[in-house]
Amino acid sequence: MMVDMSTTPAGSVRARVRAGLVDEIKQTARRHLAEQGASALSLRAVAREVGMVSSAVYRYFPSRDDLLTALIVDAYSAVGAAVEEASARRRRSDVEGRWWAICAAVRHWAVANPHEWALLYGSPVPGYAAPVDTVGPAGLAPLAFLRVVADGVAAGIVVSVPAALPRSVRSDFARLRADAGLQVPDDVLARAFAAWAGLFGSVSLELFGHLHNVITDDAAYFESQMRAAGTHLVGAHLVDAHDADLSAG
Amino acid sequence: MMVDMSTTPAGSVRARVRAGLVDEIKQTARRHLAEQGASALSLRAVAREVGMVSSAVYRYFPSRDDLLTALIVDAYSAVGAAVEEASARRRRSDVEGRWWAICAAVRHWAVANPHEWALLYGSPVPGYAAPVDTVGPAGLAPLAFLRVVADGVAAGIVVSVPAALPRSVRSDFARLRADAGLQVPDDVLARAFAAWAGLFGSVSLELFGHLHNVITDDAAYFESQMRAAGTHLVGAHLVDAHDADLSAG
DNA sequence: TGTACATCAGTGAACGCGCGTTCACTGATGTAC
DNA sequence: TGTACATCAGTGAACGCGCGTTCACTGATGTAC
Repeated sequence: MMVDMSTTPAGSVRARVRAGLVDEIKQTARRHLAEQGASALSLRAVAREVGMVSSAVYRYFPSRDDLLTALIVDAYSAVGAAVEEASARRRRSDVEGRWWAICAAVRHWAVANPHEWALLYGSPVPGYAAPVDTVGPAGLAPLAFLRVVADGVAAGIVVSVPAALPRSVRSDFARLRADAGLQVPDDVLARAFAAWAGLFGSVSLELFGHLHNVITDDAAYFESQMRAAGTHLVGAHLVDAHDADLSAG
Repeated sequence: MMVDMSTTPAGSVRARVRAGLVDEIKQTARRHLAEQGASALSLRAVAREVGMVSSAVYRYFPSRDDLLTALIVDAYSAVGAAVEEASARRRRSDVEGRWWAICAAVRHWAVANPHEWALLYGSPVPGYAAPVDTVGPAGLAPLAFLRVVADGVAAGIVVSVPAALPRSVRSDFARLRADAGLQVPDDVLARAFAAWAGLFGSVSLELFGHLHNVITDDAAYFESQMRAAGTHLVGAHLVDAHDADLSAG
């Protein structure tokens, strides 16, 4: 849509050639992104490498920002797909296993595509306002994760240990539940969000260099952290503490 | 040091005027940063606003990157100071209280200085390599936090519940303990790192817009998340679960 | 206390660069009869 | 099957912009005797 500026009938030769060139431009742009970062992404440089004159790119993308948007949408879709696949490759009831698979998929993608990770989850690109086209794809990965949590709740694996939450947060959670059609109690949602922030934070800390000189074996560190987070997410250990609280109080 | 390019004796009139101008340039640059982001920071624009010709700035900073470095060092120092103050304002033994005070200080600073947060913790600035001058200041905040954890361990408030950790991680932790002079067992360090990643991740998710349309009351959400993280960090509830495991196994 | 000299701050012009975007244009590829 | 016309892809020149950095320079502020 954003990319399809022509009125050429779909499936025609021209349409196919056109789609090919759109892909080639995006691929080149993606490589430039991976080499220099988002704010250094230049239409002229991309055009040069694709082998056309800079103005010709405007036949395919109406502006630099639209090209950026296309890359962002693709990247969100890629993480989303990676997460969905990882989550689907395990038994439905294996919540901790699926959680870890998701973590591994996210980190794997991020390590392989650091600048795209930065594009999605790092500093907002100055002067660029994310258009609506990006919000759908952006939700793919977190939603896939929340579906795992919901499966765990349904199967009785992820346990609810009611915790006090501000009213405003409870109503945010209620809206999310309704919008996404999820059956997940508040306290579990809160733990799920914490887990997600931890995943996101760990990957970003590593990729943005904040673990340098501290952690040498990034992969091992990451796995141990995320496994522990998975245990906490499931929450079985919380029940005992909760019971102890109740019997003590 | 990096900024002091003159051989003027310290304390002289010229030195004071010079220091004043260095400050004015940094302050202006900081405001530009806050309005347009790091990669849009331009020596010429700053010079224009300070009221000098662009080449005159070179009397104070040898290049654009050095100006950026000065801003980064200042920003790290600011977060570090905020964290230290927050942590000092409470009873030494109040580990959860100090943890929450630190979280609040970090978020407060980040919300007040979103572009500086992005500069420190967002995508690395393309083409800019952080010089050694930044690693000291960068460690201030995390170290202040780890000192709180160490206090809690010493006072018996933060409990150790031995957990399996990869050898490489254990030796990374051992080195950190030695370098920073901390008495904190491995499992507690692991929980501390998780808490830190959660804090960092939550603030970044909020500031970079990933909670839009999901969380409306950011402050309340943040507090509830960080309080829960504090409980987990202290780890008292883990003891029961651990004991239960042992008696069951 | 006054003078000669050295240091420093700031100027203004220039270099060379790359950028996004517009525009009128030439050919080539398709479509309709 | 062939021709006339419309659509599209790609060209090349140009506009106006801002950037970092260098350089030779003019004055002003300090310092040493």
